[in-house]
Amino acid sequence: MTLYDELIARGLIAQVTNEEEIKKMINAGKAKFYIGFDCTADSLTAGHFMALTFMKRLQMAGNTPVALIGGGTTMIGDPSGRTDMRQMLTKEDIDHNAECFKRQMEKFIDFGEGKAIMVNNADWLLELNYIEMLREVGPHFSINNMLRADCYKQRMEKGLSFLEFNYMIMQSYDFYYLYQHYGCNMQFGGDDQWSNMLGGTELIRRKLGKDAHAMTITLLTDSQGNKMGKTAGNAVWLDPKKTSPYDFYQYWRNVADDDVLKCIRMLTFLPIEEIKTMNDWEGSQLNEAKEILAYELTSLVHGKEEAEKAQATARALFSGVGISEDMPETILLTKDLQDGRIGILTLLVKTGICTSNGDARRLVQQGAVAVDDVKITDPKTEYGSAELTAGIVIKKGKKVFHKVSL
RNA sequence: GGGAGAGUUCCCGAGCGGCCAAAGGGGGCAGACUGUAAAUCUGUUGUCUACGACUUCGGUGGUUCGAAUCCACCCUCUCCCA
Repeated sequence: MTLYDELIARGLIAQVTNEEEIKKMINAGKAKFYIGFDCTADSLTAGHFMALTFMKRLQMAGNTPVALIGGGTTMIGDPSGRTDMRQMLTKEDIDHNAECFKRQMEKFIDFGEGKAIMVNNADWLLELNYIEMLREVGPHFSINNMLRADCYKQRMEKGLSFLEFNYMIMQSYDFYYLYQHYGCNMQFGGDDQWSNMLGGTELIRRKLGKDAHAMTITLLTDSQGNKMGKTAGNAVWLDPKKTSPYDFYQYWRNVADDDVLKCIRMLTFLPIEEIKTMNDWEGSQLNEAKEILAYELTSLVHGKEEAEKAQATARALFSGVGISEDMPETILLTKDLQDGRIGILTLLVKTGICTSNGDARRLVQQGAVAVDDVKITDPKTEYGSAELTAGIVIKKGKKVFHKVSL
């Protein structure tokens, strides 16, 4: 099976500019392509992860990835797929985020000699001269066309600032720049980037009379149509400090039935043939597929060891054993106690399980809290230093476990 | 620059002097059911030293016994005209 066919089989390809040309190049391992990552936070997310795996798939087939860090474009903020303007980040924040991105990517993509390149568009975008820039690329953009672009259309009602309007031009300029300086003739990206990417191929054609190609990756959405990789509006981060390997594992362990196979296909490196055998899995067997998905992804992002730990912990906790080495833990200090005792509510807040005292009280009253497998219903329940020194396990609902010791 | 409108709790969106910690929906959390799934049903969803108290309705000041609701100014956004 060729690389292109595999990408199709995995459902990764959404739109392409010139299928024949792209197919030929990537199958032959001749493509030099770029994917841009805007550094709006200090860690990559599960959303970026798919783009990274995509990069890796192509790299493994001999193609050369150019990872573009958007130190410059982040100064503008991409309006695509947003209903309001992004908060403006300071230059310092962006630089810091770019550093973090860089470190995370290096763990995943091989940037060895000639294998892949990493660039930051701050290096060329930041020093552009406004008038020069306008004269150089301005004539090649039609406002009429830009306004028709999907990503702006959605914003025509809510309002779109001139700042954001320029994003497409900056991204197009990136492609143009990379084409000239790095011989990069393909751009890949999320499907929401389609119009921005076309801006680039168009610019290259008009300025240089050359053909460049673009291909978008299917957005990973759940069966309800929501973007995946988010819990309650919060991203699932790749940084273990922001999303622990255990939580990362649990996120994938808990995906909906309808989404498991899609995730396995699109995100893991398991051979297609193996995935095909899972196609008719149902019920409890499908539940196993979730375990496979969670294990594979955690292993890719955090390493085999962490993945095994997360899996062992999850199995132990959910099979009712209740105690495990690798669950989140809080160590109390003697000064956290009052007269050598501490109330359950304070404990819930201190461990971060609950956001406030009221929240804790409510959960206790609703019977959602158990300590060492004994349900607690009295908000006034207290624990003394003897019990705490031995260590207790607090359980909220069915899925949240937390160890507390003194 | 002129005119018209809008800013409400995580989000959308009611409320237009006291009965408002603020309807309804979404989302979240929990309970039942399950397969650590989905769907469904139920409860809950500002904070606290919790049958009470305190802080919230873009900002600041004012009117009033009493303001999310009225007035003034300011900020932000949308629409129409230029």
